[in-house]
Amino acid sequence: MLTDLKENFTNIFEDALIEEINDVGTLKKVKEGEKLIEIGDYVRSMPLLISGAIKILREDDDGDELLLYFLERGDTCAMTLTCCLGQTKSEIRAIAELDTTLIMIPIQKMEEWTGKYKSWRNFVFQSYHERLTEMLETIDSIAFYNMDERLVKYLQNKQKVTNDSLINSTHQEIAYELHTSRVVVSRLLKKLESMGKIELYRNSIKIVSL
Amino acid sequence: MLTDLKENFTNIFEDALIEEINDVGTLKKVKEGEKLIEIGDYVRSMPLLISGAIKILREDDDGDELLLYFLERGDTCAMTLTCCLGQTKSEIRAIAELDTTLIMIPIQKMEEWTGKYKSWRNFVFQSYHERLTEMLETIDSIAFYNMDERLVKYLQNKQKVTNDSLINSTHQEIAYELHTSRVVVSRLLKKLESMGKIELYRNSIKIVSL
DNA sequence: AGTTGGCAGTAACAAAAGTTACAATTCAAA
DNA sequence: TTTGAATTGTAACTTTTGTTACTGCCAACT
Repeated sequence: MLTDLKENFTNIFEDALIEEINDVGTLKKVKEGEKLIEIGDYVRSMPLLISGAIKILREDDDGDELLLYFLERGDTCAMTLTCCLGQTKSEIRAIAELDTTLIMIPIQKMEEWTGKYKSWRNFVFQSYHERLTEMLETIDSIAFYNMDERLVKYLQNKQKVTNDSLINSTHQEIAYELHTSRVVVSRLLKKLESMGKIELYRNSIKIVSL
Repeated sequence: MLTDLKENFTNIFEDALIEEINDVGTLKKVKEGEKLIEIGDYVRSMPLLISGAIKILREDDDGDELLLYFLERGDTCAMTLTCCLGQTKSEIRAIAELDTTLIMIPIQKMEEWTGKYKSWRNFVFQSYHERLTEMLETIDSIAFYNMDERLVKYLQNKQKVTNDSLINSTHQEIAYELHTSRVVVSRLLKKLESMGKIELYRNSIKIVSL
């Protein structure tokens, strides 16, 4: 775990903090598709992402989903931060998008370190900033763009996160994450294919040029 | 200013911090409709809201607006926090919704106080939490609700913030903030009126029961 | 009083998105 | 091999939202 830490956080945290993380953190590996947090859960530890990716989803009362953003290497979950400090329940659902490695830090350390380490404070503030920015982008998408543009953004985003131009998703799965219907997704994907921008297969989509 | 501070923040900040704020902060009064921050501005000081309300707006490339949320008494601007620390430009526009009194704090104090005062750290984290929560609510609104429901929420929110069941807005102004067209707003307002939930006047709307 | 500009009401239409229904295909399990 | 479930394609239709155009009304100003 120490090597993981040094590889990913050595420029961010001072050595003493890396040591402490190594002492109290626990390594956790999750498989693609595995659920990390459910809406309403109490959060007891904070994740640092070593590798992989996690998708963060919002859900309304009817069970309709919406993808908010992805967490990647070096990220942490801003929602968790606030939940830990405020002792409130999770507002979001977190699911592993890829096989993912995390270091879990007990929440008690949170407050201790914010007083003790400047680098930790900066990291936490930086995380908040990134998450707020991503939320703004999500708002831009749903408020200012039509579904065809949102779909393109979604595919581009997915390609970037998975680092793979072959996207292994069904139309239904995409529809859930964009909060629309399968028929709409199929329709728009077909249009993109006819423009030569993607190729459609069963259970997967090949991105040609978006 | 000291009385303002003690009245609004005495349970939140320790006395020594109140003193410091009193030393370095400057009192600022803005009139309703006055612009506080424009998108792209660099932020040089952090506001603490003493009284009044500020609306936070997002805008896309075409100049289309969307109301994100209101700041009220005791709030601060989470966006400002991150902008200060990261030296980045503002992503949002801030306009006084009511006549408003603020205390402006130079950004240099930000980092100093996060190291020095636990209550300040908690306040900053709490602010982030509240803003993330409000952003989630905004996302819920535009992702999961139709325009008629969004309009009702908008009116309710406006009533709460201004503490007045008479809303002094034109249909066009409401349309801007919900990012729709004037005709749509007029149509839906008329429907609400015919249901007896509101009364329509020139330049204002009376909320009867929503 | 007459003019003007902003505001609101409404009809008619267009576009975007959502819904229902059904057929065709693929793939894995019985 | 057959069955059945999941996936995709597509047509037809509805609902929601956005657009254009025109009207009347009010208030301020000359």
